[in-house]
Amino acid sequence: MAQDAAPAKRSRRGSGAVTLHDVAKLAGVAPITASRALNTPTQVSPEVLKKVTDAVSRTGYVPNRLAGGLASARSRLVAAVVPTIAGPVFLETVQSLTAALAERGYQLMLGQTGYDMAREDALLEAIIGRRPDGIVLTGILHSAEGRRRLLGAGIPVVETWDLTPTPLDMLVGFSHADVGRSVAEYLHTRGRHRLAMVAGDDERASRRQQAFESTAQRLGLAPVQAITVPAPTTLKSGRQALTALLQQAPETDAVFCSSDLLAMGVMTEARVRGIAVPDQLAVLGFGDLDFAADMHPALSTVRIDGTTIGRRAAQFIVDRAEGRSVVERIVDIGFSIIERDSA
Amino acid sequence: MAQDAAPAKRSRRGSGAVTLHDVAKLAGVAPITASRALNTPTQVSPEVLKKVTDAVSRTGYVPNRLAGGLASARSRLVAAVVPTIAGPVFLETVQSLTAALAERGYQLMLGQTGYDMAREDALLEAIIGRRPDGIVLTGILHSAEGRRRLLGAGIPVVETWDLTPTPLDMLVGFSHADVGRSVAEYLHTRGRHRLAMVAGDDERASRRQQAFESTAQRLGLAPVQAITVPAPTTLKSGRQALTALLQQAPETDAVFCSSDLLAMGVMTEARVRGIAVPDQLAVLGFGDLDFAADMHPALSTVRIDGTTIGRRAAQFIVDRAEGRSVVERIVDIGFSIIERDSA
DNA sequence: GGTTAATACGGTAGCGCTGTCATCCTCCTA
DNA sequence: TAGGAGGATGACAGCGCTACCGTATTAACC
Repeated sequence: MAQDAAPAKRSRRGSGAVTLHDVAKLAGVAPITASRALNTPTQVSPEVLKKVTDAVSRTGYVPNRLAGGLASARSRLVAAVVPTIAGPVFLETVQSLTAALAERGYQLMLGQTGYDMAREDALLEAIIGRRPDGIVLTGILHSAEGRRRLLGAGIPVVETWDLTPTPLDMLVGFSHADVGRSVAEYLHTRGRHRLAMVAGDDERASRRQQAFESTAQRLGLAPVQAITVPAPTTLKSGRQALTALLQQAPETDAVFCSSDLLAMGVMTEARVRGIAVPDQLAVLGFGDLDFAADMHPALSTVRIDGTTIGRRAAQFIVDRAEGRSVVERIVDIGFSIIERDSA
Repeated sequence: MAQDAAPAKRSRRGSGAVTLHDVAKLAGVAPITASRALNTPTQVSPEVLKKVTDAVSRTGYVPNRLAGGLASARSRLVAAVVPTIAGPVFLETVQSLTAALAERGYQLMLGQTGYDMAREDALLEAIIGRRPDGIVLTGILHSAEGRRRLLGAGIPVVETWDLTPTPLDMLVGFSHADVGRSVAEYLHTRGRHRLAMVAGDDERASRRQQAFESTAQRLGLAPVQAITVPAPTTLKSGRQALTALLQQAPETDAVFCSSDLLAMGVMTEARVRGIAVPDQLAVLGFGDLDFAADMHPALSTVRIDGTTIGRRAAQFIVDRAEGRSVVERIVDIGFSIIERDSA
């Protein structure tokens, strides 16, 4: 048996898709050279570059980033974890995060914890298994075990929408306590004395609430009336909250709501009941959602720049992934009280 | 030099993370057996299964899905493409899609085209490069080139939020023309004769509009007054639209809006102008967003079950990825007109 | 002319996992 | 007891890419 026929390799799997080898063969260079032409074009001669790019467009080659990620330990995937995407709060952040990452060649994976601690660990496992180059947390990571795993996996983490002196790793946020304080002062300077707060039952909202209450006390105002509603907040719970509030403290002359949607609910209920906003009741929202400016009366609210949060978070992660060390790991983007007609 | 020291392999890279080999070694089995214990536990003996799971929990092993995906040509990644996540329309769909996929071990990648055709191709390239097991399109894929690439890559595609007789691959949606027709009939049976439509300038909304107009004509009503506003639609553009509409056709007695937000804007403007809803003007929205039921007056609207869309899309893709062939590739989930107080 | 350095390109060996096939055991049947 | 069926396990060879190192060629300098 001397023939020793051609091995006819390429036996097993192989999606049949064009690979870098095909491109290299067509261009008449080694695969590694084709790789360089695509990833670090400055390292190859202009002629080679042209031959390779021609071959790419002739074949319709799309690099397999799974393989690239495996080989280089850089997946160019970034995970974002939100409680739920249905509440509009983090939308702006996710939106700008996605866009900023896409610009730099990274792709976003979305994970929702659904306010359910049990799911958190499963979600983290799913995320870590994909070896993302970074994780952006919006909302709190409850489980200590989860935090340990994240850090253990050595994945850069950016916490957002909050400010703590001891972040897991990096942080882009603002102080909820400052918000509560500033709003109380704002209402006080506008002559309001009987404040109330309607807040969703999440940790951050309660931090705003605490500062709001203690500031009101410090300013010598009546004790703050507090109504707690389940998260995620809705227009409906805003209406119900005002109803409850009026029973509990009919004299209230200002309400700080933990979301614009809640504020809209309060304003709706006030209108139905013939309560004039802002004359009888000042209403202040939180979030400055798209619709706030155009309500009637226009909603005064606390503006958080979610776009900046997303952009800075992307920056942090890309910097880390590309080996630039991040020195200032905490960014306070602040907030502003937008004065319109409702308060 | 006879020593010939131990090769001291394990030289190059290696993230240092625990691998399947480490787990297998600890469990005293071959790597492939450990792989089976984790992926197809029924194929191994109970003793081996226990040894492996013990080793996993002792080491904190998290499988590298990039490697798994490369080897098996199944990434367990699904891409969703939306125009923008900031508009609340597709949120419910994305939300349920993410959840349904997570349950089955798949992860969602999010891509936004941003109503920008140029970005579409770059986005598709980024997506295809990750070799997802499926792509869910919400919103239209404009570029023919893009469609060709998708199909060429052999990736299952689910189009959603629309119904065409010639889908790219699979489809979960409803008929926009039917919506337009039904709404016109609905308003007609309620005694409205001078209809108007306020629509965002996207393709689907205009399909609703065309059917709305032709049905009104068929029913012998006055010609439909149309106001077009830029997408994404906002409360503000709803207010502006009503203003324009009243100039153009003050007699109008019903407005069909292409989104609930738009409807809210119309109702806000109507209230400011002292126009009674629904007595003088009926207002109908589209989407049945969370707040619609609790507005005052409660918004009558067209309800689309975005959750079902997401769930069915996930089902389609997982079925395909796991080798079950999908026979009925088109699902019409319909819609319903929710009658409340505004129309 | 010889040494050095920079530049362009290629060979090799994995990254961590799984498909495929081979092997080794039972256990059963004729 | 031979033969076959079936279950459990393992060896091997990649999936498609890139890190690392080596080689060849040219430019630059004393």
